[in-house]
This record gives sequence, structure tokens and C-alpha cells, in this order.
Amino acid sequence: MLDPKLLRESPDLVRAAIAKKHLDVDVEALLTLDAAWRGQLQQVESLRAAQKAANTEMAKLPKGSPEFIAKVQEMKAVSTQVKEADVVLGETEARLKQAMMTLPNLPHASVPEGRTPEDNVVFATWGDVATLSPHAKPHWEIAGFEKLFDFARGSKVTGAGFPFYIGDAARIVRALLHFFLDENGKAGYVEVNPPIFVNAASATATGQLPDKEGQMYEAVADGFYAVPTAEVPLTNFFRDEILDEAALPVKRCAYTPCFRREAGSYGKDVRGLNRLHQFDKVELLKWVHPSSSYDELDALRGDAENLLRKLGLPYRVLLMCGGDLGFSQSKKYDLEVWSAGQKRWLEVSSCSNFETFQARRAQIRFRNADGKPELVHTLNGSGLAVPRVLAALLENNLQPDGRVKIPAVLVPYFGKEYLTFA
RNA sequence: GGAGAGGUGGCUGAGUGGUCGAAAGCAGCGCUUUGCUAAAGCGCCGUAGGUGUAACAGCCUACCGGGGGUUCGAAUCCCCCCCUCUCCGCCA
Repeated sequence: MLDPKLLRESPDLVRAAIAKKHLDVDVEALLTLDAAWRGQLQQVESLRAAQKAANTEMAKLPKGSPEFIAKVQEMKAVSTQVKEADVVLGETEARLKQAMMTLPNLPHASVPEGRTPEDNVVFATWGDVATLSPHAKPHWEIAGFEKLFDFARGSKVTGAGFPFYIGDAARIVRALLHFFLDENGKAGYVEVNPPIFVNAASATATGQLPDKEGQMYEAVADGFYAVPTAEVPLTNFFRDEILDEAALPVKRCAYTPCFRREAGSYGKDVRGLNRLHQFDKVELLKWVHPSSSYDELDALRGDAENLLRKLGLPYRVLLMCGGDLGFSQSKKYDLEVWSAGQKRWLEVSSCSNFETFQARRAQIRFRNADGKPELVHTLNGSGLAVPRVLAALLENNLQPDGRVKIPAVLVPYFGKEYLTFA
């Protein structure tokens, strides 16, 4: 959510942001609605002031006196008026709030212009794609794949997109998670093991609600949502709190399974490990001082990149253009790993600065030098998502004999040098 | 899941249907006293929205777990929900 004052005082900034993100929002209607709301608010408040004044007066009068009774009669009318005006105000306020929610976050000046994914800027690349295994094939075509990654039984037991990982597959998942958490810990992120169900208030603060409820699995009886990412419980940890300025930046990471309904996905995107309804991911999160949030974003991206480098997986960094930026982000980098078998880039991390957009919804603040509460900037990024990293690992490191060579850094976690499908 | 007791400012903790945004204490900040520290005295000290200002100030309104209701008027009375604690039940 944007600062209402920003809309009021600099509507042109908001218009420019909407244009850069190639969205369509009626700013004029919003300004009109805002003006109406303020008018109604003042009306209600002046009626309330009258009530309060009368109240003070009546407290001094003898209870049953004629003056008292007269005053009660008089204030009955005001009471009715307040209630009526308050209903109108409440309706306007609800409409205004809903309309405000349609305003996207302002993109940062460094975000490139552009409309589609083709307009994203390749910011950096690492590793040599050409020298990878000539034996590479899509991971789902590797002999024995279906024994270790049992999609059929996953479908029987739960449904499509909920595979079983068996033997070496389960071990490599665990090794990757363990490796990610250890490395992130070394980089200064405190490990957290959060709830994997959240309530509606939390899902609203991070932007899953309203409108995106269809993307989450819901435990209806309890009003809980299965987390689509650890970002949700992690960010909400400090919801409605005021942090110490000296404590910033706060850096945390968490592993959770992530649950996504992914309605509407199809084709090659969903083959094998490319897109699942349940997958494992380690998320990085930072709460930072507004003055340093872009430096912190670069550092966060660097932390995620470092994981891919240590695994020896070639990747590129995309700087997302205005049109491909998320609604709530000011700036975003995607990390895409090269998948030698599919011959395509797979997104394994998305590192974003939300500035105050999430913090305003979640009311996460710090006390500044003047002693006044001020919104923090929140950043997050994957560090990393397991299935696609694993897909690239299986494909890029496939040996002529059908085994997969495990990167040296993972061997201590995995326990042996090759993953076998036999 | 059942029974009971609670939820008030950063913390502890008073609070009668009206003069309560809320006593008191602690913590914090400022000043005074003091050789320093400690101590004492005095003052300040919640958040949000609106209005206002060059910016402060000021003014108005809301907020006593959340949401409804009763009333001229609700922290206080009624209803629903959430959370915490104790006991019982169940259980990794």
C-alpha cells in the first residue's frame, strides 16, 4: 500500500509509477474518493466533538434535573446523526481503502523501462554454459528418474505436483537445504523455523490477500492458509511492532515447504521438477533502514548468487523491467540457473526491495533519531528454491554412465560423490 | 475438546456508566542540586487519522485484545470471536 499523502500531494509521481509498470488505474477517481472521505470524516468528527462537549456539561448537572432531561432529548438527535453519518463514512472508507490497494508500489529510478519479460535486462551472467555435459537431457528423461522422484504415487496419495522423493532424491533435497541454511547462517542470516500455516491478517499484510486467495491452500475450518513462501510468516514476525533503529538491519532466513495451487499453469513449465504444488525453499529476509535498502538489496542478491557459485551452476541475473516488476516491488532481480538438458533458464530466486510497501501494510517500524516511528524497508529473496536447482544439478552434472556428480561443497552433506538412479 | 481466571500505555498495575487517553510505580528524556558516580527534586514522556504550519506548535477525532450491541454518554454493561494462564481430557 502506498502512503495516502503521496497520492494527495504528488499524484504525478503515482501516475508515472503506474505508467512505468504498464498498469491501468484511475487516479482521478481515487483523488475524488479521497476528498469525499475527508469531507465526511470532518463532519463525523465535528458531531462527535459536540457530543463530547455535551457530555462534559451533563456530567456537572444533577441527574434528574429539567436541564439534564432537556439535554438528553437534544443529544438524542445528534446521536442519530452521528450514527448515520458514520455509516456513510464507513462505506466511503471501505471503498477508498479498496481503491488504494489497487495502487502499485513506485518502481525505483534504476528500474529499466519495458513492458514484457523480453525487456528485462541481463544484469550479469556467471559460469560457462557451453562446456556443460554433452550427455545432458531433461531431468525427467534420465533413466530411473521416476523411481527416485515418484510423481505417480504422489498423484495417488495427494494429487499432481506432489511427488515423493525416494532414497538419493530425498537425501539430495536434505543436503541442499542443509547447505543453504549453513551458508546463509555464515552470511549473517539468523535461522528461523516458522509456522507453515498463517492467518488471514498475515496473508493480507504480505499481499497474498485479498485477490490472490486462489493461489493458496486453505484450511477452511480454522481460517489458516498454507504458506506459499516463508516470506509470509517471516515478514509477519514483526507485524505491528516498533524496532530499535540500532538493531537494523535484521537479517533472517527460514526453510519451509511452500504450497502453491498454481492454477492455470501448463506445458513444459510443469514437467518434472519445474513447477510443483509443494516444494522446499529457503527464504532470505531483511528489515533495513530506508537509507541503505538498495545496498542491502545488492548484498542480498550477492548472498543468493554465492550459493549457485559454490554449487558450480551457471546462472544469469535479470534486472526486471517496469512491466515485469511485481505490483508491490520497487526493484527486483531474478536469478536464473541454466538447465543444460532443457536448454533454458530456470528461475531459482527472486530478490526484491519492497521499500515501505509491505511495511506499511504490516506496520513494521523503527524509532528514528527524532524518536518518531518510521516505516522500515523490507527485502526478500530465495536462498534458494530446491527443485529447480536440483533439476539443473541433475542435468548439468549428468555423467555418461547415468550417475550425477555431486558438487564438492555438497558431498559432506550428501555423504557420497555420486547420486545414482539405480 | 471441557471447566475456571484473565487481557488496560515500553513494563508493572489502579480504574466508580459521565469531569478518563486513562491514577500510581518502574524504565526513558531534559533541567536543577552535587567534586564524579549514586541519590534527591522538578518537568516531559503512547499511536494513528484529519486540520493547520515554511517547518514546529496548536486544534479536532479515534484507540483500554478484535468485532458487534445497549445508552444522550462505554475501558466500565450485554453478545460473538481471538489470545494467555490454571485444572481435566487427548496426544507426537
